Amino acid sequence: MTATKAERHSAILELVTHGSAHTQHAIAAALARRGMRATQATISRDIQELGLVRSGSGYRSSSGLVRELVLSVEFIDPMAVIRTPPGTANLVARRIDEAALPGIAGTVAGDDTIIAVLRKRSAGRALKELLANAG
Amino acid sequence: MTATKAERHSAILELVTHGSAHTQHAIAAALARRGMRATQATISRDIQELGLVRSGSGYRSSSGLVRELVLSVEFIDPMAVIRTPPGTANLVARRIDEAALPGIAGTVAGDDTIIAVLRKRSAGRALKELLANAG
DNA sequence: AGTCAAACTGCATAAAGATGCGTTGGTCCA
DNA sequence: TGGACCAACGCATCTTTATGCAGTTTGACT
Repeated sequence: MTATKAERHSAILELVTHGSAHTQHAIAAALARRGMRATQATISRDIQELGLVRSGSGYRSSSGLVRELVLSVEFIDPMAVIRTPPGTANLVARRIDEAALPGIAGTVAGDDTIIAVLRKRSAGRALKELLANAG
Repeated sequence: MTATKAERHSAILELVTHGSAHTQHAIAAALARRGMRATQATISRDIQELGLVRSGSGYRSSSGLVRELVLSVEFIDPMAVIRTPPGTANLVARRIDEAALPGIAGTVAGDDTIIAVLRKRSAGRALKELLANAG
């Protein structure tokens, strides 16, 4: 492998975002064009790890919606302040609660703002990943 | 068939809501227990029509979150007018598009309102099923 | 350096899902 | 009533995805 697994994951997410990920073979082919060798079996595992779902004729991120609802995330030790569109804070907060990240002590949601209390600084990364990728 | 297609769809959505829809064969078996006969092929088509997605080990509604953003749905032949919280109409509309319901010709989204153009009246049912609970 | 454990991947194959085609049962209209 | 038309299905089959297993690579620790 000339490329790392993380690079491959990034490339796959990019394909998904562009809507050009219809089958796992197609993804493998697209990766090959970028010089990344990987078999369908590997892609299958990648997709599982990235939490992607297939709907209709292509793959997409399962938490795309949450990601789009998150306007900003700011860390102020030991909390994270998350801004969302008006009236949607509860939705996003619930999604965060459902993820049950061990580093998150709890969340409070207002109308367009969420405050999450972190048990430790490192939990910030997990939270950021949840909001930026798949859950 | 003693049961109608709509009843079967409702039953499937209920299974999905309860998280007990892991494979199409399993769904067929569950339906059989309720006295509804249907083959995997039919379930496959149903799932397409209902816009469900398979993630990990089971099917679920692609619109769990979307559902909560939908304030109201009104049908005015041949359209559906959907109200959402301010600023979220585009999100919901995109989700509807992604579900790729065959009966929906297209959607336009403003700030808090979506208009979906239906190919036929019956598509309204599918849309309602997508946006509302096991109806 | 040498060793062990864990992570990663390909191969082969099983499992799951999609679809072309033909049949059936209903509806509409002359 | 007879026929045209059409949505809904099942069957058989093809495509797409998941996975058990074994070989290889990576890293941490002596």
